[in-house]
Amino acid sequence: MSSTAQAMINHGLLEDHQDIPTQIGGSYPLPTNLSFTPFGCNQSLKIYTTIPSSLIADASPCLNDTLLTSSTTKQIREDIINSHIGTQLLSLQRSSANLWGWGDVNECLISNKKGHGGEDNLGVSSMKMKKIKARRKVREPRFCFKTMSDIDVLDDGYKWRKYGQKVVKNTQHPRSYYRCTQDNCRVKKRVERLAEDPRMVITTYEGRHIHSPSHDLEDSQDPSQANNFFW
DNA sequence: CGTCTTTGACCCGCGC
DNA sequence: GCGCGGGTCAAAGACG
Repeated sequence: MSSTAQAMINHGLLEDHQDIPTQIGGSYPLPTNLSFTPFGCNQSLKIYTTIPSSLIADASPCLNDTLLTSSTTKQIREDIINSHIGTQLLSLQRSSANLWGWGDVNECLISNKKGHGGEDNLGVSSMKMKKIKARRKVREPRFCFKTMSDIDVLDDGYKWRKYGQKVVKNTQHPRSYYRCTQDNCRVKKRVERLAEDPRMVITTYEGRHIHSPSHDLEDSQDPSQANNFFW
């Protein structure tokens, strides 16, 4: 996974309606609109929004290039989407304080080679990797967002099994830990309520599903829609 | 009886 | 090295 935006698309947080050119050279349009389906909401719910011109203006130095590479365009686009989503949802953010999950070291090393801004993609240093011995660790992509809801566990189409609950310091509401029930699927999510505003539910997803949502399987919906959930 | 939740214990990373 | 806090395990209980 090369970027936050792509990860969000793959998570179903963002729906990608923009075709990203794959060839190098030429100029490519930046997105002016985007749609996304928040986790916790049925896939039939889509929030359509226009990216503020101010955000697009931020990318103007690059826009003036007559020969943008597809990767440059893609990066600008992702930056815009990231900043816009950050403003729009308030809440949707890439976790900077990712913790370690258990996983395959080889996977980690392979997926860890890319990065920009001096930080590698998953933030795993070789020093830390050396500490890994018997128990293997990998940092999975993680996203969290806030929703206002009375319900703690929002229906996101997947089946989850609760495996733990913890009272977090300085909050009166416990944090719940869930794991995807599908075999070999290591996706986890954490659900907690915001201390300052208990109406807000903070949901954090970690990892990638290796299967489609259970609802789609049960309801035998359009398979093209189900593809949005492969990640 | 199988599945899921609850909950105390344990493990691990991190800061001091 | 130690203590704290977050994350996970796993046994026991609840439920359908």
